[in-house]
Amino acid sequence: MYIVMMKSDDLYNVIWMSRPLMQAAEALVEKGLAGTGLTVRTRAVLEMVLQHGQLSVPDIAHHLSIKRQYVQVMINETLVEGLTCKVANPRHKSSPLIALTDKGRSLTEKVMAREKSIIAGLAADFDARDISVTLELTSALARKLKMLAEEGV
Amino acid sequence: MYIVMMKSDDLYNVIWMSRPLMQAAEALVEKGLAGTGLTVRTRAVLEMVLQHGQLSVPDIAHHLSIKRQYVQVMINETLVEGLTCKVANPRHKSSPLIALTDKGRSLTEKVMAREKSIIAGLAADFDARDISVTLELTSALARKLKMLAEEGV
DNA sequence: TCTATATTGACACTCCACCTGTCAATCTGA
DNA sequence: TCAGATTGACAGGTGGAGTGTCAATATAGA
Repeated sequence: MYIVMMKSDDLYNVIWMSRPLMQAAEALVEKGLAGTGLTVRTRAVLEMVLQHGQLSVPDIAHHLSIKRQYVQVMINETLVEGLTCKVANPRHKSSPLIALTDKGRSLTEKVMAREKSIIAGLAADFDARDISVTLELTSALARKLKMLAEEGV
Repeated sequence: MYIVMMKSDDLYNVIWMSRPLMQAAEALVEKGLAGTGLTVRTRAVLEMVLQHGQLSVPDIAHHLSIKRQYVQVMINETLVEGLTCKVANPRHKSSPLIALTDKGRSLTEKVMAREKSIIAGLAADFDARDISVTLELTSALARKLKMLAEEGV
């Protein structure tokens, strides 16, 4: 009984810890973006394109779980800035795929390399197994919460 | 070397998992708030007041790491709705403490009891030690990231 | 006790990250 | 071929913040 309560309370705190964790992470990322003209969200879009090579706007929206209209606006900005370019989409003539330009690729890689090195420094402070346990638990938790939120309660 | 890379990648994913986790959690909380007139943030303020008995507006802002002006607006709403009331502050005559009214207390307790029962259900799916490890790791991680973001990089 | 400094409440304004709705163009599949 | 879905583009809205400022009040130091 006592154990069950502690377990539940710990889980409650894990859940509410996600907000300060996210805020701190995004604040740090934002610092690294100073001078690049990117925001945390456009950076997320560029990272997605970097990982997948090329994607349509609706694909990106689906991956990031945000509306295509908003992604469209962000992508249009990166097109104007010459960070991305349109590539013919064999599956849909009027919906081009978005790819990184050389400029966009080098910027994204530079930004991410900086982040990865910071994270490598942080990782040294933790046990590999603990990190693995945390990743699995938070992933499973997010999945379960999402299901509860979407379906009935 | 291989291990170090995996560790770093896992930590990277733990960090970026915090956003979907938070979004799913807040979406679920929001569902439970339907019909109460509360938002996720006013609920957080009321929970804070419930935990501490009574707090000044700047105290609440400090606990939640948001600006006092914004907390003030939320508190003013809860005052209008009769969920909170002003109590004389012995330490500062023109800055009253905020306390829950009976109505506010019962509403907050009702909302939180529902959340706690959902979480108790989820906790059953996880190992107590894993939850504990996750809480400690995410707390420490948030602290480190916050320090890095605030101080120099 | 007086005064400089800090704290607070209140208000106005701005910004960002989204969402919703709509339209015309285009595409796809039965 | 044509109805229904997908897409890009645009307009407008919302909520959760942050910033700046002002006047009122408090507090602490000389």
